[in-house]
Amino acid sequence: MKLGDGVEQAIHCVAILAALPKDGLLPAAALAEFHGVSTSYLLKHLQTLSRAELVQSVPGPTGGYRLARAPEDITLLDIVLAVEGPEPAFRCKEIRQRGPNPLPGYMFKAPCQINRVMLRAEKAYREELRQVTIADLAAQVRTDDTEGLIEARGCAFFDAAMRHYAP
Amino acid sequence: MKLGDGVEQAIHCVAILAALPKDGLLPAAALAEFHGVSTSYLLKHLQTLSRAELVQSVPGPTGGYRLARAPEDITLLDIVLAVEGPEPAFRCKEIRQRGPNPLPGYMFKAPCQINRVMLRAEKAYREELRQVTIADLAAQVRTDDTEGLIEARGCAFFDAAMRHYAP
DNA sequence: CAATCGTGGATAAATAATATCTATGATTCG
DNA sequence: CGAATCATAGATATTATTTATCCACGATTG
Repeated sequence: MKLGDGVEQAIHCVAILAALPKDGLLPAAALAEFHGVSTSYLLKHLQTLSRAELVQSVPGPTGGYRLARAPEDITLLDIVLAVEGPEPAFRCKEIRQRGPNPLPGYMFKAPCQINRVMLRAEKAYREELRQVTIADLAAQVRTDDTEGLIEARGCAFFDAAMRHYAP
Repeated sequence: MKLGDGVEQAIHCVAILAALPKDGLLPAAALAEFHGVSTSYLLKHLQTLSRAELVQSVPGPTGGYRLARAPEDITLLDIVLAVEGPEPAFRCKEIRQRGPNPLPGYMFKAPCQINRVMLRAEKAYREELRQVTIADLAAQVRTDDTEGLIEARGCAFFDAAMRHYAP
């Protein structure tokens, strides 16, 4: 059981975008540099978030990304499902029916009980994530992430950020 | 986010072992054939379960596997953690600190809030699995899985089972 | 018109999961 | 005692998935 790195990157990106001033924009390259990941790779996730309508992209020389909705309306679950996909972690392969012996199919009308329990646990997992919004995280992100940026003059991220949201 | 196939195999194996008569033994080859997977591969997971002291192995021509504890004392979480490993699905990479800009380390004393939320969700997930024991599943397994076996004469699984737990 | 940026697909590299094989040691049965 | 059966454990191949990069295209701004 593992969660891809993309999830962490995506969450941090959304959190930082939430900390931008109103109508602020941040180019993908700036987000990538700040996180120390390749721009091309991060773009993949940003575009996924864009398709999921969690963020908006603005093309052009002064373009970039911003949130598509209010921070209160974006939950961690939204981000995780967008990046990781909606399929549950446990997929019942119905191995009960795979044996070479002629187990009659009518014995398996009922869905596998094991599958049922595993999915119930996953539902609890998602429910927890659904209750946390980006707005809930915003305060700390503003403190931990962006406050550092203010001091980081000369950093390309800072330059880009200033150029975009404080022209 | 994905759970390996081994989890499903392991759970079914444990469930079937729970349905055996007292002191019954089942060879790995029989379990593998019944599930339609290779013996060598299933052995890997059975040995993992053995190391986790969820099942016991008995060597020798009439050997095989049986539960190491009462079905009421084996939870789904035990099996999932044994096979999948105890590490959480979300591992905070602290990408806040990875950027090329000289963000001072003292800004990151507090553990990442995102990490905290993700782990809380995973805790809820595990709590659900902890509340389901093999005994809870045993009734249905006995009906769905082993009842079919009783009719499956000529199947090597049936032969092995009979040879072992009803000598 | 030119520079900048996002889009999207194709693709390569890296990593992990899956599956198999072989050798070894222990145990039981004839 | 010896042969057969089984679990153990490590090595290894195979496949799938993840991660990462690249390039051509279209849109937008100045």
